[in-house]
Amino acid sequence: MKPTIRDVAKMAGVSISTVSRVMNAPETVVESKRLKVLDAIEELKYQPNSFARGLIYRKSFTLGLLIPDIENMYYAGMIRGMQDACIKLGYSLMICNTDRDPERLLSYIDAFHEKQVDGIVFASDMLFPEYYDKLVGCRIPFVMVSSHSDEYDIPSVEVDDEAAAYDAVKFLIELGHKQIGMLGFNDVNSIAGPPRIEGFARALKEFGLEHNLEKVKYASHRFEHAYEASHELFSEYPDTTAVFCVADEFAMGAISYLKDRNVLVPGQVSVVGFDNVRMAGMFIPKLTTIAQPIYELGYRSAEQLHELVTTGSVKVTREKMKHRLIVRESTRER
Amino acid sequence: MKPTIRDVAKMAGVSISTVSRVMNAPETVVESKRLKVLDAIEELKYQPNSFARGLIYRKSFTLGLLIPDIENMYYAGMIRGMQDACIKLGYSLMICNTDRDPERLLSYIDAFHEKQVDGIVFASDMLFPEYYDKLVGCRIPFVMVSSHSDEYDIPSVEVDDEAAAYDAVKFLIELGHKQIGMLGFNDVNSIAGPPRIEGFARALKEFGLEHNLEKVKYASHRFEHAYEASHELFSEYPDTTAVFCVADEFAMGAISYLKDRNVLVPGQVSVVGFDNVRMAGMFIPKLTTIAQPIYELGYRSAEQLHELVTTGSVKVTREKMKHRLIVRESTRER
DNA sequence: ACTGCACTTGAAAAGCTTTTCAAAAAAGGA
DNA sequence: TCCTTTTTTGAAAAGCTTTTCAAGTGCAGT
Repeated sequence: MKPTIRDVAKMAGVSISTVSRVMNAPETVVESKRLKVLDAIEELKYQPNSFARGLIYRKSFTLGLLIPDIENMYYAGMIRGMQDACIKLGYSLMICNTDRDPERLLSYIDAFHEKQVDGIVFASDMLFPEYYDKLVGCRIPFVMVSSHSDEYDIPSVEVDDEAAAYDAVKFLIELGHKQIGMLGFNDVNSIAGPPRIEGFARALKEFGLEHNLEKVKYASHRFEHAYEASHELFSEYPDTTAVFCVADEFAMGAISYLKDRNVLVPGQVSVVGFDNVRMAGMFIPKLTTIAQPIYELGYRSAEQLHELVTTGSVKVTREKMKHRLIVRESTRER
Repeated sequence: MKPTIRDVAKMAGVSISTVSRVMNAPETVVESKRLKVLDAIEELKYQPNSFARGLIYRKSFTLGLLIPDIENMYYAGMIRGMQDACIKLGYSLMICNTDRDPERLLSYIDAFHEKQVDGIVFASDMLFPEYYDKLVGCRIPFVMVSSHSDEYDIPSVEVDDEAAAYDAVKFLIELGHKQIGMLGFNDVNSIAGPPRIEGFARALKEFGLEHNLEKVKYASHRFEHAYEASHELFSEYPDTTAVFCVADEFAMGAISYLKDRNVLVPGQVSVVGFDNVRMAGMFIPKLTTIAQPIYELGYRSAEQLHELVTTGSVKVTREKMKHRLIVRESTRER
């Protein structure tokens, strides 16, 4: 049986109130007793019961994180950032992987509700009314990361997807490429999808390359699908010399496809990715990519949630973080 | 303010005991009241307070997971497995990433203790006396995954590292390779390290290739280090034609190094990895590797922990799961 | 109509901590 | 030494649920 505050009190020969005080306001108890209590705590390895505490404070000091796919390398860095922020702010973190299953997401919200998490960070997904209603029904504060909501006024942190895509495509154009394709997210409800298409389009128009606008194929988050989509793209437009991919994993899929067809990257085709996951620098060739500040995104969203939880609102509700282009080995001048 | 059982009781015009009963033993309350209560619950979106519940049950229905490095792809699959098992068994999962920092690990144990997790799964690390003492001091049941303890009698699930390494090296030998190197874990306290070296040695001896025994270089879990270690290996033994790597990430590091030196894989050198992380099938060339049942390892360890938590012991304390060799594109006959 | 029984229901206690309030002790001043 | 003020301490309540126990209701049998 775990020791309780009573056991500590008995061992130290004081009342439970005194024990509680040495833990929460040590300066109010005389040194002699304080030391006895501290010894007893040490001796019994006493740890206050967080259920009893939670009951009083009405706080669990736990944050929940909802991510669509834990096997996507993108989230590993984000989790690290969030966890570091949580340590700094005194929270524990409960990570739940929805596998992009709405049912599962909803049931995780229930779990969070029951566990009384103090707040939730909602990653990447689109905030459907169904989710929103449930969340506000449960009265759980939440923020969004790598996503945002136009319908509801929810704090969020993300990168400027349109500008980032524009930069990537502009880079390709400046390299001299004229036949440029794109691999986008086929998810109808993708948050990052549309703005990245817009960025692609804007760059194309700006440089009078509108004939590429239709060269977009879609894949659903995974390597294999990107491989397939590349096949479609290059079958339909065999003269394509550069591809902008909305995820590093897509870039890897594209490069694998090209490799299997014996076309050289970057020799014959240039490929640029998006995210700069850790693997981007390990792949062969190393990926030129748009880097998102992944760790910082996670860190910041936890901070933002903390702000929301403690003050009831956040100062900057729609925060943007800077992306940057990292030129490595998957692109070349034409 | 979140609604409590009192609010539900008031709305339904019954006592709180009755409300509690419709949730925990519905058959004991007459239908008319039960329906009223159910309506009230629905109406208020009432969710029982898990603090109060935990206080009574002395259970949190939460499991803790301690992993060394969330950015290592190996753990993503494991987490998926554990999380699926947790859903099945009615637990929540709290994942903590120690970044291989003992201090941090210890402080996470404190956090788990305070949060009263019902049990902990301890992944990959070596169980130092310091950890063990703390865990038993906290009276938290725990199991180990991809690891085990020789000193203490702790339930564990893992792969047979010695046999797996043996199989990998034997495969290389049967391919006709005579000059075989190895990239191992440099971590002195690695659990998987020594048996994999032994497996390497056993295969070598069995086929009279003892002259390779010294061709082992060490790296510390990351791509960059494996790249460095490859440099050492090939500088010292330039005639090496095959490398056995104890992690897929090491294999990628080796292949990258070789690529930078313009040596072809598998054309001139064959490389075999270990783990079969998702990326193994995405890399160029796709990795030949020893596959661990990563998802199952995670799933099983959660089941095992559940068994330990509920019954106080487990039937099979040192469980082994089957590995298998997956031949892809990074190896070739000599 | 009454007794006995089974079934329902509500009151109260327990689980552990924090905090308020009042009492006790100590310290300081005269 | 006595009184006032400050500091320190303990008792008790609150926070929310489950569960035990006793009381209440309704029904069947005689």
